[in-house]
Amino acid sequence: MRYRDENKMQAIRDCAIEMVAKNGLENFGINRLAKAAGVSPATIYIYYKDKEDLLTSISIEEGVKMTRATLKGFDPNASFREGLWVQWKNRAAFSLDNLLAAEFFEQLRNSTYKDKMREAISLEFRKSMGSFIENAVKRGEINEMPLEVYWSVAFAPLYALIRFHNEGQSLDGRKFKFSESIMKQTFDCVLKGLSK
Amino acid sequence: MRYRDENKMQAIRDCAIEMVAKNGLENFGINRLAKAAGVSPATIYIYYKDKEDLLTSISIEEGVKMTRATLKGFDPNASFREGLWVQWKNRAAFSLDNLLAAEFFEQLRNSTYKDKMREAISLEFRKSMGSFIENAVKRGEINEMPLEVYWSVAFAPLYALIRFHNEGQSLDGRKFKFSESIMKQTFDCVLKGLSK
DNA sequence: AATATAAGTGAGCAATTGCTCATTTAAAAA
DNA sequence: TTTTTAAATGAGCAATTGCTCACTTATATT
Repeated sequence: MRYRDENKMQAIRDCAIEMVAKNGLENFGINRLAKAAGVSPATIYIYYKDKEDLLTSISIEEGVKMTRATLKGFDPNASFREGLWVQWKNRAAFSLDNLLAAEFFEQLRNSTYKDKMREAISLEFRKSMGSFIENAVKRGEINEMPLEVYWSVAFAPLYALIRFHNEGQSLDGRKFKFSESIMKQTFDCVLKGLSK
Repeated sequence: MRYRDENKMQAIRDCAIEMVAKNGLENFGINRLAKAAGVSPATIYIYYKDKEDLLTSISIEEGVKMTRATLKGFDPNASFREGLWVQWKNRAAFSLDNLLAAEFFEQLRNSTYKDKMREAISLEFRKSMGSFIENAVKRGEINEMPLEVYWSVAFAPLYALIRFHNEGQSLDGRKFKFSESIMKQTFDCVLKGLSK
């Protein structure tokens, strides 16, 4: 029996991520992908049922990677300040070090595939955040609030900053660069807002 | 001479917005649009140069509408608390009352058309926010900070909440509904984070 | 009523789409 | 070495894509 060529699989994955990230989901196609990956269109259908299966499979894989990166060194029993800061550093590092993967993820999150994406994200969230917030509330570090409110205040600003950074220019047309000090400054605002 | 049928133009616009919002940018096509709007494909090319021109033109139009809605009753000389609250109420109201338009906008913001979209957004921002923040800093209500940090802390959480609401379910799989009290609670967090 | 002008059309083109199939190729098992 | 199995392929299909053109239709002006 002939074995699958893992390099081929990886080439398909990598090219798919790069194409979606760079040219947008609306310009992504199987024939295009096959050509870019140096593979026959038919080969892709050995690995994936169809276009949708390819995109959702890859995005779930990437979601898991993202999760792991986000949880690196994270201790759910740490103080609220420290735990949240670790999360910020991890999320920022992943987004900035894996520009293509992050942009791919973002593209899928804003598409008709988003429903199938949510499980990957929700899994991530439960894993990383489950007990952490409870602990912080019990310790009296933060007020009790719905999960959605917490996420919106705690992380949405970070992702907005990263977005400004990736777009290269800001709302008013000037240049904008993400930096450790900008992150720290924003983090302080967010922390103050959440703290009791 | 024969005059343009404004109903036809409006039907094309409305259908385009609805189709992109409901089926995603990746499933939007001119032939499809023509059929949905009850119009010949060729007619669309009387109004718009090509597919890209159609999408960018409509999104700029919608951007202007959004701006106007956001600025309703907004006074750049109001106190920081009041001014920001008016902005929140206006933005939330627009997003919730114009679900299709808001989703259309979001789709374009996350596509390869985003560069051409930015001018519409940046224009909006300058109009609405220019002097407001300056005033608040001068009055000592908030600290001085880069525009991007301000926007990220002040508005990203609101849009994240609206997104949770529209997705119908939240991170952990349970239902989530946006409400006045949720908004108020989140607003208080954000305000506290930004205040001196 | 005749003319001029631009709106509006349907058929359809070249190119591309997602996907398949008959065939070839590589390598484990005999 | 031969057989068996599945990976891998390129040509290409039916359907769809963005878009055009020769043509018809409606209306303001003459």
